[in-house]
Amino acid sequence: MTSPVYLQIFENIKNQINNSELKPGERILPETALCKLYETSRATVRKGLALLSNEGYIYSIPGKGCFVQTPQQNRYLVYYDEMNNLINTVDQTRLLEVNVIVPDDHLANSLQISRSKNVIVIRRLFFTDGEPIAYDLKYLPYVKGMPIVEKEIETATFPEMIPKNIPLLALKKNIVIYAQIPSGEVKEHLRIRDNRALLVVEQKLFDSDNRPVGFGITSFKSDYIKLEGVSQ
Amino acid sequence: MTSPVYLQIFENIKNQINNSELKPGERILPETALCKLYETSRATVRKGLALLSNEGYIYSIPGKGCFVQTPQQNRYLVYYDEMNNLINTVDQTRLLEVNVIVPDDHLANSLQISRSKNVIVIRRLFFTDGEPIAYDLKYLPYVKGMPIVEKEIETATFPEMIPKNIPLLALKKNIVIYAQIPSGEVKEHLRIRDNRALLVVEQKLFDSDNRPVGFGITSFKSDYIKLEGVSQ
DNA sequence: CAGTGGTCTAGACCACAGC
DNA sequence: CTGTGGTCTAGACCACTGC
Repeated sequence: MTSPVYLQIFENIKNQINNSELKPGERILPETALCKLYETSRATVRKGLALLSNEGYIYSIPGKGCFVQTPQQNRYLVYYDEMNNLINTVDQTRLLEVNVIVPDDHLANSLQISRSKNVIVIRRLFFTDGEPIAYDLKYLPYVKGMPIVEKEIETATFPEMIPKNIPLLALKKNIVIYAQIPSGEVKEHLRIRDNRALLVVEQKLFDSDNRPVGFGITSFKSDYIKLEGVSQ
Repeated sequence: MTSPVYLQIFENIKNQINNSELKPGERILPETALCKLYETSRATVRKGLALLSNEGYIYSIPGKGCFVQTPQQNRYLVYYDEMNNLINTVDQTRLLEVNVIVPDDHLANSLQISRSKNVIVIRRLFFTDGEPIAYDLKYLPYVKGMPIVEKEIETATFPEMIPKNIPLLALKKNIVIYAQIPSGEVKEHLRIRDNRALLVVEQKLFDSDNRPVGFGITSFKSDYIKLEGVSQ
């Protein structure tokens, strides 16, 4: 059971970094030296180094060498789907409103459009087992000829609402996560009588030219959502 | 201004996927065909394909071919540092308690230890401009000879509390994020009089053998924390 | 069996760092 | 100038797939 040479190189150097035999900022052996050390070709050495670089252990500077990266310890990969999370799944949605509005300053700024442009607003409720568990607001810049079919919107997730001429997969998305006490209207819609916290997730969608194409605010009843992340 | 061939291959195929000319599950041209198409060597083609694979656009099955990956649209890279976030920085900490306790069921389960083992509990408050903004609980399995120096613990971030014999960088970390209404004790420590939500971040640390080495619960006053994520 | 991707060799030329 | 990493070639052998 012998692993490929490039993997051995990868594992060896990775372990040296994890054991602090190689410290952040330190230079590692040049490729030619690793070729001699492992008695292999440069392509094989480079494949091992590419792995280390991909996983954030090292970086290279042309003409100078390869150096140990200072570790990124605070980055987590988080899964977020407004319809599904660690402890709950939305099984029903209700459309409260579809409208065309003129944006206020904050919204115009978020969508990077002028205040004279029209914006489509979509308000929905998400349900699980007949209970309202989230209040959802979406804003889309109004594009001429954009089809607004209420039935479609009712169950669509955010990226599906974006006009079809923007390639779906090219979308960049940002999220912002925070906690909040529900305001009057939201409290009523979510049938909250006692004190209850909300987990709010704001979502901003960008096209491939980094222009905002959607802004959403989804407010979850706190006992129906947990987000999970794993370190990178 | 001509880019390397492997980058052209990468961009071309990436665009074909984003424009749905290539659909998820579809097979892409075999490496030898791409060699002819781009009039280049197999190593160069493979470098382009490796990039596509790293970024999650394709996957390969030995003996069969390369296929377009069904897109992962719901994964975000989130930065979380208990002392620093998008809207606030902790400038002071206060140690409330350092103790050795016997874990309850839930804690013993979280740390994957028997209920007869000892656990160190550390309770702290985080401050910004003299105001308490977060209540912090850490649990560490008790290891013989583990130094507990209160002054050190007072300002240490979680990974720094883990005994020195575990290589720092080998730590895997999980986080769970949710919202909550503060309970009596937390409410008092954070000097919360009105209705206020908490954003709670649970953190679990593992060593390189995937054994839990720490469990933490940090409860932030909602107006002092926002977490940000970008799509992958 | 032929076709595919996975690994590897032994060279080559280039641009850039630093002396 | 030498040494470095970045790109690339033209082969090779292997294990696996599907016919």
